[in-house]
Amino acid sequence: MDVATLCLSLLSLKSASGYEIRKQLVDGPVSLFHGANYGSIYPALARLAAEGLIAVEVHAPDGRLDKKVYRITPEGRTALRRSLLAEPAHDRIRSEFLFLFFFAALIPPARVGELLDRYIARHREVLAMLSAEDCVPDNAGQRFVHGLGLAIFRARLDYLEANAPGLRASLDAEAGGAPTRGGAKAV
Amino acid sequence: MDVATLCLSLLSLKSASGYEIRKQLVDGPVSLFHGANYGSIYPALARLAAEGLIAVEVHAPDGRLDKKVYRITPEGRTALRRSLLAEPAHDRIRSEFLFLFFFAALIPPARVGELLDRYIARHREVLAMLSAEDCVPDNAGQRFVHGLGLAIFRARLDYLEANAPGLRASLDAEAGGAPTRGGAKAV
DNA sequence: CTGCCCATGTAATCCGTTACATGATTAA
DNA sequence: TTAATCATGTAACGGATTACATGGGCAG
Repeated sequence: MDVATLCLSLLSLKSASGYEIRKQLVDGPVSLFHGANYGSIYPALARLAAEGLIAVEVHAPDGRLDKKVYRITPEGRTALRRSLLAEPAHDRIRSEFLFLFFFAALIPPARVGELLDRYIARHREVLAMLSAEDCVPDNAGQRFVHGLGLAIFRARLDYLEANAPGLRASLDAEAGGAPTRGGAKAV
Repeated sequence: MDVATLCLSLLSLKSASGYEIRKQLVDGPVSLFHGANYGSIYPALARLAAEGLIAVEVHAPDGRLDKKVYRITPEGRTALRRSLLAEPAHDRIRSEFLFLFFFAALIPPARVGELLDRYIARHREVLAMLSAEDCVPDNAGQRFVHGLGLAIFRARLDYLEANAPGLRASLDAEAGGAPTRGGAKAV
C-alpha cells in the first residue's frame, strides 16, 4: 500500500493538510496498521495534485503560516476505488520487543524486566488512544477494525500482565544458578 | 533490528545455512515478528564471516550442491549480547487487510467478503504453524513469545469469526439501499 | 520430463526514514 | 525567552524487496 493511496484514502474521509495527515498516521487509529512521515507524504500529495486526484486550497487566515488544505476530487475518488481492488499483502509485524524477549536468555534479567515494563506501558497507551472519544468510528468498516484493534491490544495486555511475572522469575532463577522449568505458560 | 543481528541471533540457537535461515524467517515462529530475504541475508552472512563473528564450513556430502553451514564464534556471541542491549523501536504493524476493511464502504461487498474469508483462513494457518510440533520453544523467553503469539492470533481469530458476519450484513444492507446502524460491535 | 525443492549469490530499483532547512505562534 | 506545536518542504542515506543468474536432485 503506497503512501499516495494512503493519503487519498484519508482525504476521502476528510479534507486535510499534509501536517494533519501525518498526525493521523502517528496518533490516530489508522496508525495501528500503517504509518508514514513527511518525507513520503508531501511528495505523494504533490504528485496526487499534479494528477488531478486532489485539489489544493491555501489557507492563511489570521496572518497564520500557509496551510495547504487538500480535498479529494471525483477523479481521485474513482482512482481510489480502483486502487482498493488490488491484492492485499499479508500482514507484516516488526517487533523488536518480541525479538528481544525471544532471546531473553542473552540479556541481563534486570534489563528484560525494564523492557517488559515499557512494553506493558506502551500497550496501555495504545488502549487509551483507542478508547479516546475522538476515535469513535462512523461506519461498519471502521467499527469492525476499531473493535479488532481493541480486542487485539486487550488480549496482548492480558497475556503480558499474566505472564510477565513468570518470565521474570525464570530469568532470575537461571541467573541465580538454579535453572527452572516453569515460567511463561503457553496460552 | 538489522538483518546481521537477526542472523547472528538465529545462529546462536543453531548452526545453519543461509537458505535455512531464510526458511526460518518465512515459515518459522520467528517469522511472526521479523523477516528477511536472500538479498539481505547472504550479504549479511558474508559480512559477519569477514568480521569473524561466524565461521563457515562447506558441506557437499553425497555429491550434493555446496552448502555453507555457518556457526557462531565466541566473538560473535559477545557481539550479539552487546547488540541486544540496544533500545528497541516500537512495534510496527503493516496490515493492508485491515486498511481495506477500514475503507470497506468503498469496496464491493462481495469483494470484502472474499477478503474476510482469506484473512480468516490465514489466521487459521498461522495458528496451525504455531501449534506444530517443530515449534515448541525450549526456554523461558521463547515460551513467553510463543505463548503471546498464540494468544494474539487466537484473540484475532475469535474476533474475526464473531464479527465478520455483522460486517457482511452491514455492507450488504447499505448496498441494498437500506443503510443500517449495526454491524460490528466494538468489543 | 516437468515442476518443485534445495542452494548461493548479485544487481537494480524502489521506498521509506531521517536529518536538514526554515519560520511563525503560543503558552509557560 | 525557551520550549512546544503548527507548518512545508528537500536531500541523502540506508535498507529491503525483487528479479536475475545458475544448477543439481527428486518425485510424480
